[in-house]
Amino acid sequence: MANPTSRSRPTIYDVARAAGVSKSLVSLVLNESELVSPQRREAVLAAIARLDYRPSHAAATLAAARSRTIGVVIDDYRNPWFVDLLEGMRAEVTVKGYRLAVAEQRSATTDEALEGFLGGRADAIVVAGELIADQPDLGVPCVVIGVRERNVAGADHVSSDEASGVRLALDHLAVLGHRRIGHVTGRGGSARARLAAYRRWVERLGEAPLVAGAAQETNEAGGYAGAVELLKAHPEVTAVLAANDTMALGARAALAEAGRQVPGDVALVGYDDSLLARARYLDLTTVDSRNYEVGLAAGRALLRRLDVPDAPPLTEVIAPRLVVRTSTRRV
Amino acid sequence: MANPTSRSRPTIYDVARAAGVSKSLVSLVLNESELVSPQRREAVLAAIARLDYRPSHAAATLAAARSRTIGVVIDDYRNPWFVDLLEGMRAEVTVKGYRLAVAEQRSATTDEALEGFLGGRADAIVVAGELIADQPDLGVPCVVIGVRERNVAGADHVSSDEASGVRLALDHLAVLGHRRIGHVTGRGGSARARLAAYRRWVERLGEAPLVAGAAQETNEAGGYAGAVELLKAHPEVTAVLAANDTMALGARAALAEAGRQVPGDVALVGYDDSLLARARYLDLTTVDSRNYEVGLAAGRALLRRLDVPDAPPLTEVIAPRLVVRTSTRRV
DNA sequence: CTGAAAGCGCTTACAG
DNA sequence: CTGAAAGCGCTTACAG
Repeated sequence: MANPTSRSRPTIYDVARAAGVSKSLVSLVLNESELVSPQRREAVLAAIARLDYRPSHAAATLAAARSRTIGVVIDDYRNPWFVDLLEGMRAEVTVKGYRLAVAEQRSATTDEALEGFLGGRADAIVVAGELIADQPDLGVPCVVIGVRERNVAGADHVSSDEASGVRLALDHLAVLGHRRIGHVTGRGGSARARLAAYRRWVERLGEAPLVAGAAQETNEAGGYAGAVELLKAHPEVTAVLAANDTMALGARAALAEAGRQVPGDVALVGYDDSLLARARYLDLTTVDSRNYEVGLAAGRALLRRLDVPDAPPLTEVIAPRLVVRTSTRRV
Repeated sequence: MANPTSRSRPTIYDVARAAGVSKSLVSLVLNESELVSPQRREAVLAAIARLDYRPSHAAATLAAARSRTIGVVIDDYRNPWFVDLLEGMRAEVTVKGYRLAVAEQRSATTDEALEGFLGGRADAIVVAGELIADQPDLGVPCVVIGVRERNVAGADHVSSDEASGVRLALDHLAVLGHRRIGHVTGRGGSARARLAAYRRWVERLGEAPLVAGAAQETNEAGGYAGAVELLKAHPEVTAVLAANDTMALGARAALAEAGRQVPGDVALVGYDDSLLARARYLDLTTVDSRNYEVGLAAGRALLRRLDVPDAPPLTEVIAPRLVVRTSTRRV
């Protein structure tokens, strides 16, 4: 005879029976209540282990009207800038019992990653990528990371100070004696913010901006194409600031093709302090956005908002830092 | 007076009332039943849009005893080889109404990503990374991707043919006239499989294996360190096969430091056909594991297993292909 | 601590 | 198609 209970998963009832306690007590143990005596607690944990019991998130979410899950919307798994951000958030929120779920927006034509989290009853949302459409109040706390083209009503904001990062990079080049500093830009919110900061910096010095790549994607191919443009229009550049490290990698190839040595003929600066920048073969001077710290701040903002839903909107800006490597040197 | 219904989310009852139909009918529409007349269907969809209704995954999962979610366990978001795999799986399973959830194993000391999916009642699991411990039958279909050190009882297996990929690379180098071909290896299942294939190939030719890096991590730093070792022990190499593209990037730096031109003095081959390999500045000959196709096969295996739980275990091996770029040339 | 109870928002037969 | 009903596996008061 088939034993039906051996086929289906154990429930909280099975654990209660096996431990010789009430179902309520098992629930208290699962939620780490302090009202439970150590002996009973041990008995319950032993039963859980023995039965290989795993509480159903679905049932817990439905009953408690909260999922203890924070949904993080990113642009694209291929662009790993979000990884440090995630670690920072994780460090802040896991101790409070929240788990992080990640989904990419990617090529979708609707905000389906966001919709998925809303359907999954995430307790809070982090938007760390560009959305398709402006969003009304999501009904749960939301923090937007970085400079974005779309808004989420009522969201808190945490971002790295892009303008300050660009200034750090350009000041560094100026101190090294560079005067003709070109910029390879691209599409999207961050690139736009960095371009604006570049323009302000150059104009403050009374010089003309040397920019290329405005129509490019912010990837390796875009960096290559942008740098080719830049060298054609402004062969006099002695330094190039790329909108990010990946574009700098592309730019490096364009410089090599043009016979320009780095850093001998042209200094090269990226942005993000990605693994690419740290790779010995590139060893790229870059700006560290300090995404881990951005993540910590985002986590704190979320916890505060979950605690005090009506707190005034928050905007926090994290100071970036320059990381000098061998791709830049004195003229 | 506060209106309580305006504070809480709309439910299937609210939709039914707004559309003037029964709750059962709304459920049928949500599950895309064909029993519903177009007019009523439209009425329900209109009510859903009007109320901004989103069905609760938690409630649906609990009631239906399935989540329509497939959990994918990966090693580390920083190593983006899984992205093509994911796309392949997605292409196969989303048409059947499944969504993919991704979680990384990373530095965790327990198989918490896997545990999370089991707690979340994923309908199936894909293991695309190294687990901490061997697993008993998970109670849901499971497919393991690649060569792994840990087992999952009853799992199906889909992998790229590592041995064949290594042979493609080495045959290519041999045809170009290389005889002293070194290998930079590292830790982990894939590196081990590639090393074994390298040894077999070299021994078949009656030559001695030239290997370094066995203790290294399979990242850029490991590739650098491994190549430094290799050049020290075997300065006679005219070609280097790295265990993956990231290690090849590290090896490239070591070669440059040693004054060896690529491909002039030493030919360099990676593995994975990652974005790195495609970058113009590296332009790396590499082996494409065809992870998109692996993903398609994994998706098919999962759907089959969900359909026929007792089908015999499946092992599918996908043929890789060589991608020749400028990092290799005739001796 | 226990135990009985209500309820979370759905799905799933089932009788009509 | 409708409508009443049971149930999924939890959480959450609440009386004892």
